[in-house]
Amino acid sequence: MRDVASRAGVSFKTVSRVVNREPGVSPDLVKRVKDAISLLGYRPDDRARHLRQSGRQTGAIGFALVDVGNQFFSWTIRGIEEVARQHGYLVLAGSTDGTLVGQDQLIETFVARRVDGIIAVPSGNDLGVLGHEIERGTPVVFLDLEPEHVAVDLVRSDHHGGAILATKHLVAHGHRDIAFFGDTTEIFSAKLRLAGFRDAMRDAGVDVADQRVVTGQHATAEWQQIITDYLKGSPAPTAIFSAQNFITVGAAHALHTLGLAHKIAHISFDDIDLADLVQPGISVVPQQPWDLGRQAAELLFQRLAGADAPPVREIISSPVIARGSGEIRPGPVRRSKRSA
Amino acid sequence: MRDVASRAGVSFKTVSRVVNREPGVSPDLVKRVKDAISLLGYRPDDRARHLRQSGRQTGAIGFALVDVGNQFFSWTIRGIEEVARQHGYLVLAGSTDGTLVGQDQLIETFVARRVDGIIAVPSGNDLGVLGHEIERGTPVVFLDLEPEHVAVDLVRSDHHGGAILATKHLVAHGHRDIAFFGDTTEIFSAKLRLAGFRDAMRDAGVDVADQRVVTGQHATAEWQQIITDYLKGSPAPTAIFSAQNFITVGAAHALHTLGLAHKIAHISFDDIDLADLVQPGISVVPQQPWDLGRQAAELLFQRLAGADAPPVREIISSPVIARGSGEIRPGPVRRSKRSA
DNA sequence: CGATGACTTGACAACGTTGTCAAGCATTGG
DNA sequence: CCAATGCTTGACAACGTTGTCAAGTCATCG
Repeated sequence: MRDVASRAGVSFKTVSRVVNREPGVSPDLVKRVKDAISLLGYRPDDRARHLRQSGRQTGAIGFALVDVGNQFFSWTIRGIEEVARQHGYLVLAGSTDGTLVGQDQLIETFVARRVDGIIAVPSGNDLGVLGHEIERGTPVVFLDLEPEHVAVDLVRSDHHGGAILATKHLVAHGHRDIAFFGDTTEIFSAKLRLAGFRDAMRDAGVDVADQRVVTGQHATAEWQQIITDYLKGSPAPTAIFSAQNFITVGAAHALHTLGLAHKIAHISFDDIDLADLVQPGISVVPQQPWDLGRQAAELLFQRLAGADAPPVREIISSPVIARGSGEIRPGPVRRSKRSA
Repeated sequence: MRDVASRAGVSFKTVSRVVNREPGVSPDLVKRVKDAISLLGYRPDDRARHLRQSGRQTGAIGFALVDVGNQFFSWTIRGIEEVARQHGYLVLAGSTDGTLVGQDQLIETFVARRVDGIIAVPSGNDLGVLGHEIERGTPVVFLDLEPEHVAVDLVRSDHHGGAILATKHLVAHGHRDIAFFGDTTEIFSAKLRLAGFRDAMRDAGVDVADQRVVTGQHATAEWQQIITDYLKGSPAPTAIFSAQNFITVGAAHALHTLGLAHKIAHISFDDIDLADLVQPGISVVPQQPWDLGRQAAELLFQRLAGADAPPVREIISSPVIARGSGEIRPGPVRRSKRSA
């Protein structure tokens, strides 16, 4: 800025005025300054600008999600981005891998860069650094997950209820021996979905054997292997519930490779491209990631605008989409098997 | 920081020392300062830190991509994020929608926040603001696309060559009347893929009729409608080439809904989950988004570390994965139809 | 013609942090 | 006992920007 000023033969305050399009600068000087700016390729430094205007907003919000590679979250980002752009905001997004350590690092980074607000997919009840920020009054909106005992705006899918719906759907089609494959229970939504599964099974009067619940954090190909091995082991369940989209893809591959796609029922939490074109179509409890993102961002911007209403809590549930795989009935061999 | 200092009864320089873990502060003071920090919930301000240390690195890189909602790009982000995290860097990612306007806005934001380097999926030959930044010496790596006449590190898929492979694959299976569905040619890769299609058709001695090329920017559901309407119109092509993943999903739905999935051949640029489980499996020329991201980030960090080698140019091509849909032969009715 | 006002421009402080340097103090060695 | 040394601490400037205020210029009006 100094260089621009001396080149144009004015004080750097005048350059500042031109950059910010303040009125009251003579056209002559405006031109000289603009020429100097483009000649030198000068770009204002937002950090210094925000620093000077401490207390004002910085035009950035942070989004702490679990994994950008997961389409559910990337659609969510898109929804947030859209709203943020309307407000002229930049979105900083990062993956926590669903762990508190990852989340703390990311939130620290956001805070250090002084984002105006944070949308977070919290990793659990322990909020870590994020908790301190909420206490300090930073606007925060939780997305997809809901820690206990915290009064903060929230938008999420109904994980527990959705898992119950999915499980009941299988039960209604005659299944009692159902295997559950889910993300590691360190991830909050995974825990809720598993709880929903267990609750629905209890309601159906079935004890869920430990070996019918498989959780962990794996890539799609690994899940395919895990589920293939699992189904080869005896006795196989009559139905499976894959509680996350990566897992669903792995499960579908496993079922098809083993030639069991028409024999073992399959239902999924979260939808996938082409799930309706596979034979049989994969029945799912879908989510609306794009909407979740939009709504979370809208809530955050209301807070940023100073809204002082009590915390909002939007829980979005969706009915089962029946496409075939979830309506397969248990085979004649092991009907109504009860596990120990 | 001032508050912390007065609370702990020291100068703010001492607080700075404690925060940065500089040696030579008595244990007694360290404790007092740390207590004050946690009591007041103080977090250092990276903007001021970086401002003071002007010329040093800010620990952030920018990634300008076309659309986060597209799984290809979200996997790319994941690859970049992974490398960035190893270096302790934050990734700022944003969508340009493939337009120069969107790109310019995003790059301006990155520059204003003084990212140390930029990975960009450029929107075309006109680089806009990004061009100025490259001239100013900001490390930039291009991903997925390659503007002409610019000597910058580059990692991309072989769009042109891949489209040729895909087209030749159809031609080799007897097709001469092929319809092409692609993104708007404002997007650079879309232009290259279309060019590849045209070149391969020319090599095959076929004139491509204008109505056999449909381009535009649409969501999956819209593409399904467009392609459905297109295929209902007469005369239908014997094969279709969908040149992007959203379009492929729309095309697959259109073909299945119309009952043409086993009659009209279909090949795709870019792979999709479950493409192998659909009947027939969708033949594709895949990409390696995660690798593209990783490699681009590696290149960028080499530059950030001061590497001074001539620009690297990594073009990754992949062979056709034949899964069934691309190997359907033209029906007996309209064999070897030549279009006007 | 002088006073008033409007408009343009610049000097300076401040934002929150770190680098530089000097001052204060205790310890050691001659 | 004094000088030299080393360690801890603080004062101050600087990073690039904007807000405040004062100074300068010029035209207008009585």
